[in-house]
Amino acid sequence: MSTEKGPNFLEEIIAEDVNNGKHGGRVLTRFPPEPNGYLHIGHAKSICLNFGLAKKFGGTTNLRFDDTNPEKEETEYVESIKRDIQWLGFQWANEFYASDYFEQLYEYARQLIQKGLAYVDDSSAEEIAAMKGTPTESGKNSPFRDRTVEENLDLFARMRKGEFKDGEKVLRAKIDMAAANMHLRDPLMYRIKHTAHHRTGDEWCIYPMYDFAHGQSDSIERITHSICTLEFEVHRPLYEWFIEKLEIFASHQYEFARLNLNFTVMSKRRLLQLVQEKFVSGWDDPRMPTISGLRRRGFTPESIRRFAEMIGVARRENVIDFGVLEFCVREHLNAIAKRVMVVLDPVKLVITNYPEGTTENLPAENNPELEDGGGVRELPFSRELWIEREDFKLNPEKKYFRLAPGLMVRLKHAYIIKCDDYVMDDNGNITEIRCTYIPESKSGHDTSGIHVKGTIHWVNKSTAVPCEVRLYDRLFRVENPAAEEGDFKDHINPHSLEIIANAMAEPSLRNAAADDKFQFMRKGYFCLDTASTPDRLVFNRTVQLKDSWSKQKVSLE
RNA sequence: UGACGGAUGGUGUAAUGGCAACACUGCAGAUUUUGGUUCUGCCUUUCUAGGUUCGAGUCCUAGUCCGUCAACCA
Repeated sequence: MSTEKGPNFLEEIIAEDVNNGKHGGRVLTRFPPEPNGYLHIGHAKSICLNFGLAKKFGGTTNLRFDDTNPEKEETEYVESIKRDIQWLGFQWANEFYASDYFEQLYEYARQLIQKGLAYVDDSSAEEIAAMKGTPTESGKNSPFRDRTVEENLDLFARMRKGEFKDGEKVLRAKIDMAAANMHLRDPLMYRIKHTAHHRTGDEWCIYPMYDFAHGQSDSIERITHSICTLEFEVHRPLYEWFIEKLEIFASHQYEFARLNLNFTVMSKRRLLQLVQEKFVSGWDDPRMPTISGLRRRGFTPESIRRFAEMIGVARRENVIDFGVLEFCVREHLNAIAKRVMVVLDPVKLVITNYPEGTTENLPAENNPELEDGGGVRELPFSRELWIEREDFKLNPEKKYFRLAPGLMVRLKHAYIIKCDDYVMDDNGNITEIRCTYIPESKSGHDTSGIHVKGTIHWVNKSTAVPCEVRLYDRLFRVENPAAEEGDFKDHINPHSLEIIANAMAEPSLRNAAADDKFQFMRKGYFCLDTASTPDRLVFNRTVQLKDSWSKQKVSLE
């Protein structure tokens, strides 16, 4: 970009801290995912922020799995998260787990008990909820609030030993049941769960809650700037309370507004439903807003990082138009994608004055955006070709620059042709288009003096590679599915996936590799799907090209 | 009617008391062997009411609207 944005509010805070020599100018951030699902584009914003901020100020970033709820967490998710972060182009300084700190956290809890700042409560979940009060009504003290330090220490030790059943007891901080901030009304610190943990196995049957794990983990790692989303703002006083009472390293929490994208959902809970209930093929379904889905769809790390930079960071709620993401991926793919020709909806075209049994190889530039055109490849050309069905019209409207009886058009990288005739079957379908070519109009050596408005793509029939092409559209029909009445899944776009079984590709696509990015000329950007095999090539459409013609057509009607 | 936060074009984000700008979108046009790219131009903005000030998007007061919080989730 030629114009630089001003610093965002987090950069300002960190710059000031660094200038003031806070923490000796040291900057250490962390990205703290819970391994209970795959990362999505919203996490990408957070990743770019945390890693980007640290890098900008000469610091580093820890990856820390917030794995304090064994019921939902799995190693599969840990692996996918690591893969996605690295794919995005970031490397953490340390890989940590909140579960690494279980022993330390247990000790911290004992310290609070000893200071008279935590107690074991025998109340049930329902009783605790009832005593919590409401935002406008203060809560009531638990009858177990005033147990002695000795009794609390003993009970807490026995909780750890497994003497009690799930839900029988909890450890709570003793703060203020009348606090205006609900999170300060004696929040739970530990609960009993006789559940195996993906890392610690059966070692523990008590697990710390988020509020008693996150801030302490930050502190243990000496995180300087702990950046999270806005909904944790009301947790900050509690974050600070624990650090103050424990007298440990004071990390600070800062909040920013999470990313919202229209026409999709962004909560792991909903994404999990889409996966489990088979509305999509998996977490990496190309229609999913997950990082793995975007990767499979053909997005590049560069385009996602650029997106994060473009949307900025602030503290106000925002909804980013899906078009911004599309703009970013087009921008990058336009620069790097190899131009190739693929006919998605083939109709036969015969060049009647081109000799039968003859094939010539025409040079074709790979990418006009590159210095040397990205090199050239050879395209076979002969008497029979495939062209796009929509590039021929019996009765063309005004400003239609393609093929119609009597009209001329250029075949990209080849010759100008004129349509003389066509063949129609009994159902009124065009089965063949018959043209003559102008030998003097050969691409790069055109001496014909003829100028045509339109250029269309084509594929040589005898050497064409049949393939499958998958076209994607937005997953939902409405801007904010989560906000609609009823089930968000009722608003899934039934046409979000269109499979084209018989596309015809130019022969060079036989050598397509998994990471290759292509522009199918005039059709969009595509990549090989993970389900593709050498015998059956499968391509995903990443995004369409901008199409001012279809817009114009609509306005003409 | 509790606590905390927020409000700048259609959408985002800047402007840090001194000419409201940048990007995306949209619309027009130029170029084009991709109706792509590129280039040019245009549309559209400070929630309301007071106040402070030579000067307010920015500071103050009041209001309006929006968001978050009452999981043994994170």
